[in-house]
Amino acid sequence: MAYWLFKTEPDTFSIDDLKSAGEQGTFWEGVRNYQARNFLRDKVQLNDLVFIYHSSCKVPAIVGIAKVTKAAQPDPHQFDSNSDYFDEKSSADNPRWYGVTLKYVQHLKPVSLAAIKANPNIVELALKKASRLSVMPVSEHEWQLLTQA
DNA sequence: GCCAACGTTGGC
DNA sequence: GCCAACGTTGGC
Repeated sequence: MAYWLFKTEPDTFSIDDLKSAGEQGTFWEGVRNYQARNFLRDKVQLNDLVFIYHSSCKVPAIVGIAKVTKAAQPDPHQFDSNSDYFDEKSSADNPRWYGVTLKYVQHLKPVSLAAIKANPNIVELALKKASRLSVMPVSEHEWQLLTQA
């Protein structure tokens, strides 16, 4: 079992949208970054827990927790020429982009990016430096710190 | 809306 | 394979 942090823009897809999706969950699509893709495809496993982080909004923050209910599958949008996520270099035989399915678990009292940056006990979290990575690992220790914050 | 950081592309 | 130019992300 591992822990992750996934970013989303709440204007596009928020934790409330994830909650609304209920038990069937939501396919986490549209990741188009190789480092993030590698995590999704190779490392994220069924039942892993995921922090949902809201970015590009008033108060960027970790806002809740989700659970992986299905491991990596090819992102169908990469084959759809009408989609913004279309990738002509990808093929069904050798898909380039993947997503996983997440299910809402709970909201958290938001932990803002400012609070994370100010917390001297949080040193490993990639969010502190790699501000552009949209899927990143979270250590168990820091998961504990952040869930009890 | 600005700008820094950084990933990607493409010429050589 | 290097590196400059360019595009995108995301905090502020």
